[in-house]
Amino acid sequence: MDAFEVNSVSVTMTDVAKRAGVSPATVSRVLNGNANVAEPTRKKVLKAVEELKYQPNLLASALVTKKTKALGLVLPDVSNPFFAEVVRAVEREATGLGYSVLVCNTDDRPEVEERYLSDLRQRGVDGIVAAPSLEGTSAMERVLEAGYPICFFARDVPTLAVTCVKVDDFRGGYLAARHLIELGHRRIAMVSEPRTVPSVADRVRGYRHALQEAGIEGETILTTEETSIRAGIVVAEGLLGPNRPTAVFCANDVLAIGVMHRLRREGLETPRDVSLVGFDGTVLASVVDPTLTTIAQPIDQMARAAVEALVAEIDGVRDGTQRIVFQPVLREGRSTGPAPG
Amino acid sequence: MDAFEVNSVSVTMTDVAKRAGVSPATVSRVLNGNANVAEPTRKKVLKAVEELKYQPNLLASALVTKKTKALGLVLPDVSNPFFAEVVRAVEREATGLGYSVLVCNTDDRPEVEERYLSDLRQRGVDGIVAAPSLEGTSAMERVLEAGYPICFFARDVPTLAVTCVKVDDFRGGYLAARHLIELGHRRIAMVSEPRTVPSVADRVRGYRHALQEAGIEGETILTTEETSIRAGIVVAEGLLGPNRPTAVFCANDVLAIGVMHRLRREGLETPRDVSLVGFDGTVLASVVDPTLTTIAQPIDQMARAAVEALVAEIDGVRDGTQRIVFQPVLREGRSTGPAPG
DNA sequence: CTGAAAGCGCTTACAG
DNA sequence: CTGAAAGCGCTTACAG
Repeated sequence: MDAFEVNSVSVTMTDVAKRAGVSPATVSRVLNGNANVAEPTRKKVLKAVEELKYQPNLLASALVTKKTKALGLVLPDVSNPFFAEVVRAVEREATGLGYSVLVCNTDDRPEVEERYLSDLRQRGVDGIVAAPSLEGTSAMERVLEAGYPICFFARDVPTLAVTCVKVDDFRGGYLAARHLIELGHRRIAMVSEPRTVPSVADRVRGYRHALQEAGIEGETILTTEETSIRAGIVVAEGLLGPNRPTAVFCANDVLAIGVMHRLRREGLETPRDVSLVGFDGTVLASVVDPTLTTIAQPIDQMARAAVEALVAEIDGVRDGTQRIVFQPVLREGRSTGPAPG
Repeated sequence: MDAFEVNSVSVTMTDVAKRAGVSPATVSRVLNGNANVAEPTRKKVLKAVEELKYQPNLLASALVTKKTKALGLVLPDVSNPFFAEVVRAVEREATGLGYSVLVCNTDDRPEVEERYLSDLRQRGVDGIVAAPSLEGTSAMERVLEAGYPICFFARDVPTLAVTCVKVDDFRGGYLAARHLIELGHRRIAMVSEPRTVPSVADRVRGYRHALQEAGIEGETILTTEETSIRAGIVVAEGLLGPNRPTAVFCANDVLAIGVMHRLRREGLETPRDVSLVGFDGTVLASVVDPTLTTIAQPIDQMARAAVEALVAEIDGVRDGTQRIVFQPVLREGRSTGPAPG
């Protein structure tokens, strides 16, 4: 308990006021710059601030203004390179607008997500950027109903009226499958996260649509609960066998890498034997050999749009919700090639 | 401004008190559980809490207790897979102990670091985990002098008396170089971040020590300001030419990947022509082909140690500083092989 | 065991 | 343009 004497930002606004010979209210006014203060007074105050190295206590001001200048960022797995980039980009944009960011890792577990949501509100964050774990989590709905500023990121829940920044997942899935079809593939499998994960269902639909459009019957969709390289390796089991596909579209890069490993281990070469497409456009895609063809998301632009939309809502500049949908782009690597035979 | 009516966690402790027919003080007591409250009273209160779905305002309690139950995490680049893992691990441990974490990305720029440090203090975070950008940043020193709980992570500043969790960087560098020497290499270069980056100097020293121990004269140390795959590609320029090394030790995996790419682009094969060792043990190392031999850091253990040490200091259970040094382990991939010829 | 009161460090009407 | 006062939502001695 003794530590406080030392730890706390101990010089207070009252100290500054005394030193400057004014009232605390005046100090507050010059620091916030939203009221008229006589120039000599302002100078005195600034001088005192300087001399005492005063730093305002944000907790105290937040208590009265109801603004913490902090944002929550709720993500399934920040160590997934896609979300790691998201953290970086959102943090950059938020900082640029004077906000700090609290990072929350849900592992896509709704209970965890719910706890975080509630904790973030107790902490009074001004808004939340979130990649929700399930369609229609009740916790999310409650937050929304409360009118709490929130922006979904990368994952959309179509049944909710919410601000959302994402990529056109349907089109992403479509681009991926069409690319493979154009290369002559007919047996094109998909490896997916559970379709309860928002946006995944759209990627699947896009994939399906391309297949149907090309008159291809019979799809193979493998699903894995977890998203990790290991999970990709495991789920790739279902791709082996005599009737194996000549191409695989994976719902994200991490799974694609796992699949690539497994195929190689089984003596199948990419793209000679099996072509592979990922999703997200992470660093992983450019680092593997062969480089992975992937559906890239413009993370930086998306982060900027999300933070701006959120802050606009916080500031009351914008009300009502909007969906901002970016176009994904097919980034061709060397993991895709003509269908064998 | 109207939004507040809706947004704020509007039911307050006073509301609960009224509903339960007690004083706010009593509500506070039952919620914090550190004072004796008669069983019937506690029940009434809990019932009211339940009915009103009351959630305490953490800002308000923090203002009086001086504890925000939040930690700052100051890192150079959260999109670097090593630090992305650090975010995940630190967040996990922090959450486990009831702390939230504010993530700050410095890009290794001292001015940015300084701003974050000051902002974190204004926000009253209870402690900070940081990978400092420069030896002896004055901002860091000031934070330390103020007695603010801080734990350096992965990067140490030997001149400061600070709690620090890291890997034995000297030994890491030594292990890397010795591994190459044992494979018969004599021309072993190193690619490094600037030696002003804490801990990098130790890796270099370890590398040097192994060379000297083996009686190898003439070292080559290339330095790059930035840490990115691109920077690795660029700096690898210096490795080419007739007298090129047969092995390269890179101060981190990201740079190693860049070097690997450049070598390949130049028609040099790893490990046939050039062996490569990285540092950190990130996912990148296991994903490239050939897999990268790397000096792995036990991130999860380190994160746990760091958060525990920090919280102990916050709780006043532990005072004084300590350095906790984990052993790095050489994780052999396929990027290292016998020296050619 | 419980309540009244003071106070954490700010901001903001309200007067003047 | 500036100050005194009230209040943000809690916690914590202090009485009883």
